Parts: sequence; structure tokens; C-alpha cells
Amino acid sequence: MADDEEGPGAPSPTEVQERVLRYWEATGVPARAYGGRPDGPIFRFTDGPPGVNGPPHLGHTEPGTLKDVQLRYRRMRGDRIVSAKAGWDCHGLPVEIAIEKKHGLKSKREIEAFGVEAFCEECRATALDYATVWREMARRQGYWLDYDRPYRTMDAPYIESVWWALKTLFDRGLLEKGHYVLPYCPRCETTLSSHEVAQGYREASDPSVTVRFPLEDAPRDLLVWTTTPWTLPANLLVVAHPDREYAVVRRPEGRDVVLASDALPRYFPEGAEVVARLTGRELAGAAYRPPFSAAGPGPGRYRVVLDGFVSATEGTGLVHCAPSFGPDDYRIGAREKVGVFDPLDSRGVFGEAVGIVRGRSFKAADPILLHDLAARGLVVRSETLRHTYPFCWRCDHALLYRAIDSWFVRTSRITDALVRHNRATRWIPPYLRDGRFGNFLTEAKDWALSRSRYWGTPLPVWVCAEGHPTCVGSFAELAERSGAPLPPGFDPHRVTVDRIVLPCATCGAPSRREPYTIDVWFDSGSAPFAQYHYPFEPGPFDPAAPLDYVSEAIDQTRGWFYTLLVIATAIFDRPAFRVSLTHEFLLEETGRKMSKSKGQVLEPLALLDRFGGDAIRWLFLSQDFTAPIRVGPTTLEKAGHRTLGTLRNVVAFHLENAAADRLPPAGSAPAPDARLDRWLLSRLEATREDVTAALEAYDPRPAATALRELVDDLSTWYVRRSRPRFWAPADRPDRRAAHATLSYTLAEVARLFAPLAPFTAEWVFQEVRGTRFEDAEASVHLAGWPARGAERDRTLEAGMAELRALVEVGRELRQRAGVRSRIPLAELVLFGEASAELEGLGAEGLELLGDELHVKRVIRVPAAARANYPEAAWAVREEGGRPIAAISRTPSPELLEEGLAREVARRLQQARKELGLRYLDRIRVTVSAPGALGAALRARRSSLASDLLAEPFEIVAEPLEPGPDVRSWDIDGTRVSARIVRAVPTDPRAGAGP
RNA sequence: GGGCCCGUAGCUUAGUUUGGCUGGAGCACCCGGCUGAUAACCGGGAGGUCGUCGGUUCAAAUCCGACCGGGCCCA
Repeated sequence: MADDEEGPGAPSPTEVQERVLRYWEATGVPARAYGGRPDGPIFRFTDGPPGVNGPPHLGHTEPGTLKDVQLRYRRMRGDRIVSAKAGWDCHGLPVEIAIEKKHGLKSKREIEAFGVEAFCEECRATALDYATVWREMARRQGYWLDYDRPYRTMDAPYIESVWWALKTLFDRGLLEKGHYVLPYCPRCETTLSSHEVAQGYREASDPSVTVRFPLEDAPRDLLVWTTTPWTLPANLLVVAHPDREYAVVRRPEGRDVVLASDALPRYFPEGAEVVARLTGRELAGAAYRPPFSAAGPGPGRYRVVLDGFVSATEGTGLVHCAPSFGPDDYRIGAREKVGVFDPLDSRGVFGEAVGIVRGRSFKAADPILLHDLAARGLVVRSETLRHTYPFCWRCDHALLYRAIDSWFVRTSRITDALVRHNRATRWIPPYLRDGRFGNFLTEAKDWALSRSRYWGTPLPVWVCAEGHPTCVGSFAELAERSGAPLPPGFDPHRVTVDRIVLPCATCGAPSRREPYTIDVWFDSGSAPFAQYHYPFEPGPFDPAAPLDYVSEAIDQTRGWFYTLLVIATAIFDRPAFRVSLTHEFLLEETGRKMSKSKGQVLEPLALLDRFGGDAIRWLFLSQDFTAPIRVGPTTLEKAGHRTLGTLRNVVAFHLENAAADRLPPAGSAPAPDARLDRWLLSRLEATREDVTAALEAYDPRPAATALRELVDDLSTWYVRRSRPRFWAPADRPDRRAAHATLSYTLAEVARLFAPLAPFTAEWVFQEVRGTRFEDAEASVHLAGWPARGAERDRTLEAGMAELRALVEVGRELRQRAGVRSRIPLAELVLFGEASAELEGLGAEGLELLGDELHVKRVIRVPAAARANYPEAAWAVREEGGRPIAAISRTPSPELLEEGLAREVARRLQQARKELGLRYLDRIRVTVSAPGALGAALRARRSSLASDLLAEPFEIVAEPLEPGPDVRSWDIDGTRVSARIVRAVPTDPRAGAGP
């Protein structure tokens, strides 16, 4: 700040950020800080690995901020961070889809023609395409992790650890093959897990049709409702509810129809003729003609069966059942032993079995099938329904549910343990534990783990012709079982691993690898141990210890949080994490959802450049991030302003003031006498307590609030009230005490801010301590967390709060008296007994009050007679019918004069400022003021001159000639003008200027 | 249809767990003041059916119930 290029005032947030980044990078501060103190208590953390084959959006800065606050706090506290590694999620469909697009590949057949090995190589090459952009975003928001040595889910050691985990599950009977109905993406030609599906629900229009199923042995038709006409060719059964009543309704247009009685109003006008009523049970067994004959005959097919799942609120109470295409359908089909019929190929296209839609994709078959049914008079009603439907979370294609072979993690067998371990974790906000997350656990379905894809961790299971599985848990085991050493630099991906044939562990017959990769969420859920190549290499991972802290967005209740818990429970039988801090998504400034697919994305790097990382951090931290937060240029502009901007300005004031007399930074904690100083130190300690408690509790919100209030107090009370002390000569003890107190406080404030606003905090710390951004050791982030400071003086804090309330009362009285603050008033009277707290401030308190309100005398009158203070002479404030305070209304001529002289002084100060002068710049002044005002000025000439650093300071009666150096004002009807000239130019360039 | 969360001034919100003074504050607006760091600050004004209705209570933004509206998750 001593540089002459830098003018007075605080630097912009961007300047602060640039300066700090340069310092950090030049001296290597982050690398020293990442891991915390090597011998400190362990703080277990894992960064959830983002997929980085695409660019980040602004929303990704929010979890980074919340993680970073806690990590910085822990480091300053002296903890060892395990681990401080960044991680990248490298596998999976997002990467594959990018390569498919690049080469115009449209199906798995085309990928195989292209060559799986080459395809995977390209996936590997592009998986981290945007890692540098992500890293840059972290850099500019001040998210400190080790990005030089990240863990990567595609690395061989990582995969080996995942294999170890899978083998552990396999040995415990928790990894099995099954044939179930699963969500399936026909474009990607693979199954998805339920938590992947959960990410992709959206509004869609589908047909809603009611179709006649004619009964074989009665002149009646069953009315069957469906929203998926394409499943009708696969129909094998109709399901009725056993206990509901069904009605047989006479229809003029054709045969009688059967439907649930309570569905009648939805289909027919009141008064429809009901010819019979019967229960579902009585319907059971009735045979019908299926709408299409594709599936062909089979035992038990095409009859009414019973089940309780039939909905009472939708449809006809008679449900079409195609066992291939729905979980309930499958269950009922299996129970009734009618087999399955699936006319679709792996791409969801109809084959030969259903001639009229052969070659059509499943959804495209709907209108053709409906047309055919209508032509046969079987369609009773056909409408369009808007409802939520699942789409592929990565390629956006409509999903279907189909029965298919898949490998499962049997999460349904460990539900109790999942629930128990979840109960031992702390969620912020707390309702997630038993709410959204807890509910999901109790309903946990088996985790469909396998994917029929290419770029992923290969499922380490080999199967012989007999179907015996052999699970491999390490590369050594693979080599041993296969009887041949693995090639040097063995890469476990497809196709290399597919070529390895093993003897079956059960029967010795040759076994081939199951051609699946696994769900990428198993990769990321393994991160806490796989990043250390556990259990193959020594490392800090402790199988008994949950992570101390994770933080992600709310959607991860179905994603990473979930897979972490499943894996921790199934393998280590413990909770996955002690504390989860979960935030809601960001909204655009307009309140709309931030969408990555719809363009209009706020470019995070540009915004971070423009407003600085601390602005966006503060935006998240000072609001309730458990609710959606709106972000945009306008909100960011304001975000850091109030608190961080004010702090920068206090520091700028302090620096300039200290530089003026070359006062050194405070060393240790000062022990000042002045009440104002002691009050500030007490407030500082109170804030330290609050911030520490908040961060100990993992919730930065109260910390941000406490810091904001401290900065407010610092700026609007401490500095303002201390101004005369700061202007005093440098050898005055009071000046030194004020300086030391402010210097010390600002350095401590910097440490308290460091976890939340690391750039601003670093700048404050360096500037206030005069360390000049030179030495890594001097970084605030290596400075340690503030220890307990001076004992709080709660009486003083309360007394000062009361005093400030009295100032507000006084201001109101002045307003009512109609006298501007610049004109001193004679007397302020306080009525009644002072509180003990206020009493504690002593005479100094009253002086301070008088000073602040510009009143010559403040007295306290215990027992007041209201009549002694008539309205004409006094403005009186009453509360509850009793007078609280009174101020004398009318200033004497002397007071008036003093006020006017002050007014002139103020305008001259204003002029100094407008001329861009610094504290120590001297000026030459000639003031023209007539009559009494002139006399008043003359009487105060010497003090005015020294205040204004004006020499000479002349006062004349005659008007000044107008000119460029002359300003003139009208002060309460008196014409005043002044010529102000810089005495000695401080800046050579300014001196040579125009 | 089920679960969870939310609804306080034009906007952002504190207060709700544990019922109690006149429901605070910031931004924006109007009037006034102050200002040798500040896009700062201070006083006054205007702006509130505390989503609606009902209940409990001496007392309800706060507790209970129903409903309305919004969001998210799941069927």
C-alpha cells in the first residue's frame, strides 16, 4: 500500500483476488496447506469425484465452497486431512456417448464394428478432457485440494480396489445374478439402476387408452386401461383386485362391459344400466381373448388373476399384465407361472413376432397398434395423458422397464443395517436423515449393478458353461487362476480382460468373463478406500472409521451419499460418514432452474473473474443454502459488498492511517485501557466463540452471520467513534492503543474469515501485518485458528449496546427538534436510573453520547418532573407514558456560530477529497466569509488550519474573484467562498498535469 | 396416491425447536441528517390478512388439525 501507484481506498475484489493468487502460487502456500498438519488428529474427508468429460457450470461451485470452508477450518485447527485429494470420475456412459457422437456411432453394433478396444482407448483419452477447466474453477473459487495427484476411477489400482470390494460382496452372498424387471435404456442398450432413473424423471405425454378384452365364455368384455399400448402384444394376464366390486354394464353400442364399480363414474354417465355386480374373486379364472396373438398359447395364460396392487384411483380396476415389462407384472407372471414374452430386441425394436409393428421402436408402435385395435372395435376410449416418465439421465431417451439378466447388489438384504447406520449419521438439514434419505433406504431395492457397456470397471466375474460364477478379487488372483502372469502394465479394462479365460472355481470348466461393466456409482462409492488402493497398499484408510464429513447437492441422496452408505454397510458394517451437509440447487436470477441442457448457462469462469471467488462463496454462505439460492450477475455484484467490501475499506483506512505515522503492526494481543478498545476486543472474542462453534458444528451459516455483525460494529461504531484518536499525534498513548487494537483485531478477523472468504482474509492478513505477500509462512491459512482471547466483558458489551440505542433515541430527538447534528446543542437529559451495564461505562459513556450527538452536556436526572421540560424548549422522548430522554431545542448564538464554522470546515474537507488529496497533503486556503461567520472562523483559525493542514489559512471579508480554484457555497443564507490550492504536489505526474 | 420441505413487506430474509414485550433487519422507494476509509452510516416515513380456516391457551408467526399454493423425491 505504500506504493504511490495505488491510490487511497480499498482495492477491488478482483485486485485482491489476483494479488492473493499470485502470492499463493509464487510461494506455494496451497501445497503446504492441502493435507493439514501431518501429526494432527485425522479428519476424514473424500471429495466426491465429478465426471469431467464436460465443462462445469456455476452450480458446481456450491458444494466446493461448503467443503472448502470446513477443510480450511480443520487445517487451521491443526487437523490432518485424509484425504485432500481431488478425484475424477472417469467411467461410464457420459464418456461413451461423447465418443459415439464424435464418430457418429448409433448403436452398440456400430461400436463393436468400430472396435471395442479402440473405442475404450478414446474414452480413456477424453475422460479428463475438461479436468483443467474444473481445476481452474476450483482455483478461482479458492477450493483447495491436491489437484496434482488426483485419484482417478479408471486407474488400474483403483479398479483393483473396486474388484476387492466386489469380491467381498460376492463372498458374502451380496453379489448375485438375477432376472428381474429393470429400467432399461434402448439407446444405450443397457440397464440402469434405480438411483440413475431417479435423476431422469420428467413430464411427458403418453396415450391413455381403455381397451376391450372379450371374455371367452360370456358375452362380456373386460375393460382394461393402459398408458403403454406397445406392451399389449406381450399381454399374458389381466389382474383384478380380490375384494373390490366389479360391475357388468349394459352398453347400447355393443357387448356388456366389466369394470370396477368405483371406476363407473369415470367412464359412464350416471344411470348407466348395471346388470350384475360381482367381486374380483368371482372374476378370477375367467378366460379372455388377448388383443394380439403374438405371444401364442401357454399354460395359464389369458385369464383373470387376483392381486392387491390394483389401483383404486386410476383406470378400470382391471390391469393388463405383461410380465416382461413391469415389476408387478413380472411378480404376478412368475407366481402364475405363465412365462414371459418379450417381442423387443436389445434396441427396443419389435421383431417378427408382432408383424404389424415389425422394425418399429417401442414407442413408435403405439399409434399403429391403437389403429389396429380401433379397426377391430376394441378401443373404448383413447386420450393423451401428461405424467412424469423416466428418461435416460445421460442420453435423454425414454426408458422402458423390462425383464432382463443382471448382476445385483442385494441391498434389500441389508436394509436394517442401512437404516441403523444412517441413524448414526448427522444430516444438515436434519430432516433429510429420516425424510428423503431415510425413506429411500427403507424402500431400498436391489442395486442393479451390471451394465451392458464398454467403458467402465469390468465386472470381475467369470462364468462356465454350467453357469457357476467365479469372482476375482485382485490382479494377483486373476493371474493365479488363469495360470499365466498378467502382461506388464496390465490394464483391466475391456477388451484385454475379456480375453482371459479361467477354470471354473466350482467345476474347473473354462469360464469366460461376464461381458458387463459396473455402474459408475459403485466406482465413486468406493472412493474412500479405492483412492488408496486399499487393501493392497498401506495407507491411512481405516476400515472401521467413517468419513467425518461429506457435502454435496441434494440429488446425491440418491447418488453418491447412497452408494457410499451401501458400500460402507455391506463391506465395513459401519456408517459411511458422520456428517453430511447437503445443499439445494442454484436457481437462475429469474428463479428458474439452472439447466445444463438448455444453454443459457452462466459461465462460471467468467463470473469468478468478474466478481472474485469470495463473492460467490459469500453468496452461498450468508444465505440458507438448504433452500434454493438465486445466482446471477446482479446477485453476485451485491453479494460480497456489504460485509467483504466494508472490511476491505476498514483495512484501507487503517493502513493509510498507520502509514501516515509509520506505526508498526501490532504484535501480541494488546491490553488497552480505553473502553472502546476493550469493547472491540470483547466483541472479537464473542465472534471467535460464535464462529468456532458454528464451524465445529459444520454449519457455516451462523459463522457468516457473526462475522457480518462484527464487521458492522467495527466499521460503524469502533472506527467511527475512534476517529479523533486516530488523528491524534503518533506519540500519544491513546493513538497507539487505538492503532494496536485495530491492527490486532483486523489480523484476528482475517483468521476468522479465512475459511469462508480465503482471498479477502489473506489480503487483510498480509496487509495488516505488513508481510507484503512474500513468505508462505506468513499466510493466514497457515496461521492456525485463533486461540481464546481476552476474557469477554459482557457488561461492557451490553452497556455499549444500550448506549448505541440511546444514540438512536438522541438522533430521533434531534430530528424532532429540527436542528442538524452539525450545530451543537446545549444539553441532553436522560431520565431515571441508569442500568448497571450503562453505569459501567461511567462518565466516558455520557461523554461518548454527547460527542456522537454533538451535545455539549449530557446529564442524568433520576426523578424527573415532566413539567420542567416544556415542549417549547425541549424535545422529549416518552416510553410507556414516562419520559426517557430530552434534548434542548434551541442553540445559543455561540453554538450556532460554532456549527457554522464546522460546516465550513466540512466543506473544505470535502473539497480536499474532491481534489484527490491524501492525508498529509498540504493546502493553501483563502476563505471569504462576511460578518459573524467570518468572526467565528477567525476565532478558530489556528485549530481549523491544523485540522485542514492548511497553511496559510486566510479569512477575508470581501468576496473572492471566481476562478478554477474557487468554490463557493450558501450556508444558511450566508455566501461563503474559498480558494483552495495544493501547496506541494505529492505525485510528480499530477504536478505535471493540466 | 405416498413421503419430505417451504409459504413472514415489492425483493432477500430473522424470529418457529422451548408460545409472552410494539413481528426485527437488509435492498429498493420518499423526506431529513452525518461523513478527512466506505457503492458506508444514522433518524423518520411508507410498505405485513406472518398462505387460508378452525382448534388449544390468559396469550399463537410460533403448538395441533384441515385446506390452499409452491418445490423436491417416490409410486
